[in-house]
Amino acid sequence: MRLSDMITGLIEQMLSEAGGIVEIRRNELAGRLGCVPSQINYVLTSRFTPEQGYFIESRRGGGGYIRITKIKFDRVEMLMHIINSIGARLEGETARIFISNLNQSGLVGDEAAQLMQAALSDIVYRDIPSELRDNLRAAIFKQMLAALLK
Amino acid sequence: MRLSDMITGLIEQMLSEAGGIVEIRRNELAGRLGCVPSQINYVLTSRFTPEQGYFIESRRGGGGYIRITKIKFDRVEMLMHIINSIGARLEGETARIFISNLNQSGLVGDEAAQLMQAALSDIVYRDIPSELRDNLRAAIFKQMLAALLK
DNA sequence: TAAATTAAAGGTCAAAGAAAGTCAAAGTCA
DNA sequence: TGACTTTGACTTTCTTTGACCTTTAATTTA
Repeated sequence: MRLSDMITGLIEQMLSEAGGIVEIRRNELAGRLGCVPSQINYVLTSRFTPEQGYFIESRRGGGGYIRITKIKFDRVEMLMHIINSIGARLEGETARIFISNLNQSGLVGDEAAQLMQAALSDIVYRDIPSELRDNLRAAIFKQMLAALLK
Repeated sequence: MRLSDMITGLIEQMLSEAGGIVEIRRNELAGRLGCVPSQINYVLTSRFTPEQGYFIESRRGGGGYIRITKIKFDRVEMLMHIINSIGARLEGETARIFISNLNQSGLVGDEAAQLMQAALSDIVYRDIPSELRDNLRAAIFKQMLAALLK
């Protein structure tokens, strides 16, 4: 069996035991599994992304940690659906429509909608090379939507 | 648990009990916690900075002290102040502190804080040329803060 | 009593330690 | 062969500690 699958399974198990949120020490976990620490990063970036319904935070230095949060699926199915329906690129106008729909359907409040609109509005991307703009907009939108799932 | 977090917690507790202003004797506190005195300075400079809403005064010599004051601003004033204090560039860590401060002081709610944090977090800027990153982050943050003024 | 000395604080800084992050090279497998 | 995995060297960030410095109050002395 693949190493990365074992790690994935272990983390999923910890998550379900702990009710959807777990903190690991990277080196300790790697030691327990007899793998190299960076393997943990690989697993996290390949299998615990926002698209897959997870939220990662971490801190370096003494007492550092990696926190993995599994998103709850109640309010959330729709948000997940939207996250998944966003491709690698997202135009400003499309974003505006998404946000307006989310707001009208009550999935996000007025303040949240305004914040997202602000973060995705065209003016802020002026200095970004045009071929990167819509990719970035997509990434930020997904990241923000994922944050709403916590 | 981290030593610095214990000290932080203790000071915060003292502050809230004493209504936002407290005087400590550095050596006495260090002794009580079994740590080196300069550890107190580390905590103060890393967690009780003006940016995070604290004001520090101190005096050496016999009967010396360190006075920690928590300052609170009103919403619009604080938001304006922050907007104005952000230059053309903004690092991720600085953004994190601003947001945490806004959230802790109750000027923005948890959800808004999470959204802003998500939109400014390092991961989304991966593919942006590094010389543009902090400019973009600053622009987006300002735009979002301005949206909160409405 | 004014000046000098001593003791009591707090301040600074750099080194060592403790985590996590990055990236590219090498390996594996369909 | 191309996508996915595994590894490990190197980097960055944050924390802890301790030696040495500066300031100020208290005390002693001329």
